Amino acid sequence: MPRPTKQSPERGDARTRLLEAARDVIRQKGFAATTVDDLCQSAGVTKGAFFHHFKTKDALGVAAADFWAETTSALFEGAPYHEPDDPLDRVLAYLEFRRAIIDGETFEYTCLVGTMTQEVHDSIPAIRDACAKSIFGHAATLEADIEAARLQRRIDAGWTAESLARHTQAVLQGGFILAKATGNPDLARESVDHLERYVRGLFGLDAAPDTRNPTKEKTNDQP
Amino acid sequence: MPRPTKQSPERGDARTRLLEAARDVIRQKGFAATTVDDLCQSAGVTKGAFFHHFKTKDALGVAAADFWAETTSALFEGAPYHEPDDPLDRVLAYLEFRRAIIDGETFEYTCLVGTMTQEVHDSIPAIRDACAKSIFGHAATLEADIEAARLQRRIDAGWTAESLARHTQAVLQGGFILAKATGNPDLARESVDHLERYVRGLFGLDAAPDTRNPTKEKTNDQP
DNA sequence: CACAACATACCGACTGTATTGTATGTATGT
DNA sequence: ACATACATACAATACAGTCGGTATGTTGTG
Repeated sequence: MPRPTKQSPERGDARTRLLEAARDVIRQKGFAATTVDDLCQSAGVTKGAFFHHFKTKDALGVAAADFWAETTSALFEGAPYHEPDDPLDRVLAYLEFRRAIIDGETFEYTCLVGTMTQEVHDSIPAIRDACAKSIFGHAATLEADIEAARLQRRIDAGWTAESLARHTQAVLQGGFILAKATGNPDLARESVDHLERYVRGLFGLDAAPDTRNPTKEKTNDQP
Repeated sequence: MPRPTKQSPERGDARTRLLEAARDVIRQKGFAATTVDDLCQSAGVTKGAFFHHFKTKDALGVAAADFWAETTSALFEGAPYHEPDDPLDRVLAYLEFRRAIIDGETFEYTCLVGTMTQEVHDSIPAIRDACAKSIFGHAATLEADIEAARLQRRIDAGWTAESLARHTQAVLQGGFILAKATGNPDLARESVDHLERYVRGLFGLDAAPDTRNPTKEKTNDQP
C-alpha cells in the first residue's frame, strides 16, 4: 500500500520489488522463516501481486536465486579487479575486492544463495539447484584467471583451477557463517586474509606487503 | 507411541531421543522448517513429552546446540589425532580426521550449529549464542596445538593461532555448503585438502606425500 | 482515429490447514 | 504424598494459497 502503482511511473515493478525484498529479508531471517506476508509488506505490495508473479513461495525462491545470480554477475563483471594484465594479479585483486565488500550489516554482505542452500538442500531441489547454479557459475568466472596464472607460472602441484575456484567460494561461505555467529564481519575478512595468503603461497609469492585487517573483537566472541 | 516408555528399561530418555531427532532432522530440513510434530514423530514421543522437557521450540534449539557441543566435544576428545608428540602433527592429524568423518549422507556429516547459525543469527539470539559457543569452543581446542607448533617452529608471519583455528572452522562450514549444494561430500573434502596444503605451507612443509581425494563428480555439478 | 476486445498487473477478503502451545489426566518411582 | 515423566485432546493463531474483482495498457478493425 505505501507506494503502489496507479498512474505512476514505477508501474509494473512489483516483481522486482518482491525479489529485492526476498534478497534482503531471506538473508536476515532465512527462507522458511520468511513468510509471504513478510515479503509483501517489505516490498509494499499485496498478496494478489505476489501470487500473480509467482506461482508458489518456492517459485519465488527459485526466482530470487536467479535474480541473485544475475545481479551479482553484473556486479562482478563491472568490478575493477579485471584490470591487471597478469592473471594472478587479477585473482589477488578479486580476493581484495571480496574482502572490501564485506562491510555493513550482516544481511548486506552475506550470500543469499549460500543461505538458501543450507536450508533447502534436502527439501526443495528446485531452489537448491538454482542456488548451486549461481555459486558454481560464479566460481567458473574465477577459474579462467586461476588456470591462466597456473599455466603462465608453470605450477603443477596437485591442485586444479576448478578446485581452487570452488575453495574460494567455500572460504567465503564459511567466513559468513562465523560472521553471523558473532555479528562481526571481521571474522569473514579474516578468512579471506588466510585465503589470500594461501593463494600467494601456491604461486610462490611472499606474504602480502601489509597486514591489513587486524581482527578487532567487536561482539560476543567466545573464549 | 511406537516404542514408548511404560515399564520399559529405556524409560526417561524422551529428552535424549528428542535431542537426537533434532540433531538429525534439523540438519536435513533446517530449524524453521522442522516442526515440533516432526521431532515428536521422529523421536517416537508425544507433544506432551516435548513440552514437558522444553518450554518452547526455541528452547529445544538451544538445548540441541548444547547437546551438539557436548557430544562433539566427547567425539573429538576421544579421537586418535591427539597421539602425535609433535603439535604440528596433531594439527595435521586433526585435519585428516575431519576429512575422514565427512562421509555418508549429508545430514550425517554436516554441522548442526553451523546450519542453525545461518538461520537464526538475526532472529533468535539465544540459539545463535549457543551455536557460537559450540563453534568457537571447538576452535579453541585446536588453538593450543597450533600455537604450540607455531612457537616450536618459531613462525611469526602475521597470523595468530586463534585466527587460524577459526579459519579451519570457516573452511569446514563452507565446504559443507558446497557439499549440500551438489549432494557431493567430495566438495567438502576437497576444501579440507586445500586447508591442509595451506597449513603445511605456513609451516614450511612440503606438499602431502600422496594426493588422496581426486574429486570425482557424482551429482548435479555445474559447468 | 475511435472503439471494442483482450491481456496484464494488481487488489484484498476469504479458506483450509498446519503449527505452536495449553490444559488436564495418568502412571510410576521414592 | 509427592514429584517426575509422560499422554491426549484441544485452543488460538499463523500461514500459503484462492478467488472474484478493478484498473490500465495494447491490439486489431472499421
